[in-house]
Amino acid sequence: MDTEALRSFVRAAELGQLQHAADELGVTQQAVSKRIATLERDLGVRLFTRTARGVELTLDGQALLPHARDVVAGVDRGMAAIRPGSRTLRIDVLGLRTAQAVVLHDYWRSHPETDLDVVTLRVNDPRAAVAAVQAGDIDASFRSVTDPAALPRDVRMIHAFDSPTELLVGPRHPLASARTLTPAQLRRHRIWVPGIAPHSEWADFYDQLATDFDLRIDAAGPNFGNEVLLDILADSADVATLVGSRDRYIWPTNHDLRRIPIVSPTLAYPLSLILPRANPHPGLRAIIDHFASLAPLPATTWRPSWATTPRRREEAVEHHRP
Amino acid sequence: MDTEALRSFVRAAELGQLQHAADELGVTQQAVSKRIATLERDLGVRLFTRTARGVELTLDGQALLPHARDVVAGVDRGMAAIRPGSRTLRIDVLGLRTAQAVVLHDYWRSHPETDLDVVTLRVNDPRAAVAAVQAGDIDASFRSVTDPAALPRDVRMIHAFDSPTELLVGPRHPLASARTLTPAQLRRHRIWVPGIAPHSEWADFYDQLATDFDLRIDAAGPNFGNEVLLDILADSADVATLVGSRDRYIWPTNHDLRRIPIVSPTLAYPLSLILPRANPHPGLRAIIDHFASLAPLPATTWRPSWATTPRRREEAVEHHRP
DNA sequence: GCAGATGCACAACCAATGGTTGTGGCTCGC
DNA sequence: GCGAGCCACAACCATTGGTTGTGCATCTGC
Repeated sequence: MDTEALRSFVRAAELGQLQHAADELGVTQQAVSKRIATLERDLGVRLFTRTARGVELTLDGQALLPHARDVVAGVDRGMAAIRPGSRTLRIDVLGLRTAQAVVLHDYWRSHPETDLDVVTLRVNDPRAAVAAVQAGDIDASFRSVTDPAALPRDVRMIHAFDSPTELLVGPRHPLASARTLTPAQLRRHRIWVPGIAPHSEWADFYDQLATDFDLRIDAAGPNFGNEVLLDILADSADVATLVGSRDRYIWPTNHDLRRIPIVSPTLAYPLSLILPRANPHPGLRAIIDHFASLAPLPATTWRPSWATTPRRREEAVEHHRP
Repeated sequence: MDTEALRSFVRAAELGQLQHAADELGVTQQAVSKRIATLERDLGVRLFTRTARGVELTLDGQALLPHARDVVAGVDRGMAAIRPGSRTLRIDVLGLRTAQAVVLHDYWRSHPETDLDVVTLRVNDPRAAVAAVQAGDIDASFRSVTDPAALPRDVRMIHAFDSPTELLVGPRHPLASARTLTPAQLRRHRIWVPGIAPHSEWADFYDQLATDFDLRIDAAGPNFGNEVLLDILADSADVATLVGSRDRYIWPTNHDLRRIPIVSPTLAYPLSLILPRANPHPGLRAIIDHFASLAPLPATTWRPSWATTPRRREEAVEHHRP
């Protein structure tokens, strides 16, 4: 089925005349007539009743019309989404079930009129994200560069929001029945976070965490996927992992895993947003404002060093070192 | 743009290989390759990066994907909406801003997964609606046949819900400042309801209303459209009209018109639903149940005679005659 | 390192499509 | 009853969109 035929159908239905639709679409009246006829032949129904003063929708035509409108609108949005120098807001996230994507989805649900495309760069290198922002391939990226000095001049990184960390353990783990945990209680327990690329923002985060709280964080080993990780956790009496409290991985219920918040201090993973310094996409403003409306974290919150480097004075945060 | 090309794009993106998408769609791999290439040429962007093990979405491809899914789903819904012997529920209403359509819209908003098409037969004759239900062109019709004996055997009419009547007047009308009105107070005031076809259900309703309460209801004259009616009402000191309280005509605010409920008795316009006696559309059940959840009318409610004919004993209602 | 398998792209070919111009038939209004 | 307006049909032609056959690149297994 041709979307231009559907567009002709919609306009003809709205204008009541094939002639007017043809004028508007820049083709001859005969072309529109043929398009409609082809639609009718393909669908096996009559869409219009022809009168002397134009056309009028049949019942089938009325039933089709809203769906045809949907299709045409979808095509238009699709075109807008990939138009070079697009005005559709395009944001890069690390994954579709991360806290970043969840918060974006929450925003979109409360502002469903927002034209927003969520994409994922298939490379883990934050420099690729910076380059993509620079090139205009994406309007913003939920990534962190741990060395802000490495940022080019025309790109900046701002703090988006913090994601508190929780411990994820199986039922046989000695900490499984705790309501909350402090970082000190995690000492000597093995924490496994597989699939962390060296020098990635996650590697830096876990490195600092291990150093500051004397933890056993084991980032070695390839990531065989979440299914495998969950299976291992569920069966193990001594392996745990860390997850963000806002992450919405669909933990299979039959694994009987537990999420235990970590407090005193809360361990905050800071989410940053990389965006162009000049002329950022106008839709970004409202999304950044939305971050401020998220529940704030307690005063006793630990953050990695690169999140505590003051960018503006009023944004400076305490750096906790136990 | 071809919707089959978009469908190929969606499946190829989901399956990661043009070959698999081609198998599924029943065409050759080359055809899918060509479709994607055409899409890319038309859109001016690259949608996939080709790898040795298949294809992977580019950023532009990721941005397009959800919209392409929308389009494909819209096409599928459109096809379902007009399939002969369709399983998409199709209901006929008298107009899109009538109480019938408003109640249907309310139902749909609370059950957005319902596939529902709302159409309007362009003829005012209820017999045409009966015939359309009989022929299966529509699954149900919000119409009334005032003589139930005229219904064919394989079609039945049930009571849907009642729509209370309100008086609509301009600011200079003597009744303009009333909070509520009784039918007796309307006596000797001119009530103008233009565009009522003789022997239609509305004509019957106003006839009985005029007789039972001794009202001056003037149904003569053509209907020049709501705009004209509203203009006349707004300017006139002696013309009023009747509207249903659930009707949602967008009354222009600058007309300063007033809606005044009529009570003691409430004047109920009964909405009926005509549907096949055998094998009604399965989606109808939930909608009919929905009617029961609407706010009930007070005990002192007037209804036209044809709405008080007992259909089943428990559905019998009092017939008020002042 | 090499052979085979796998997966996408290009070429050649052909039926079908979708646009054009020209024309005819129908209904409405004067 | 005649002209205006609108849609459908016919003839024509460039383009499309499918096919089969083939080529090229990459990954896999020995």
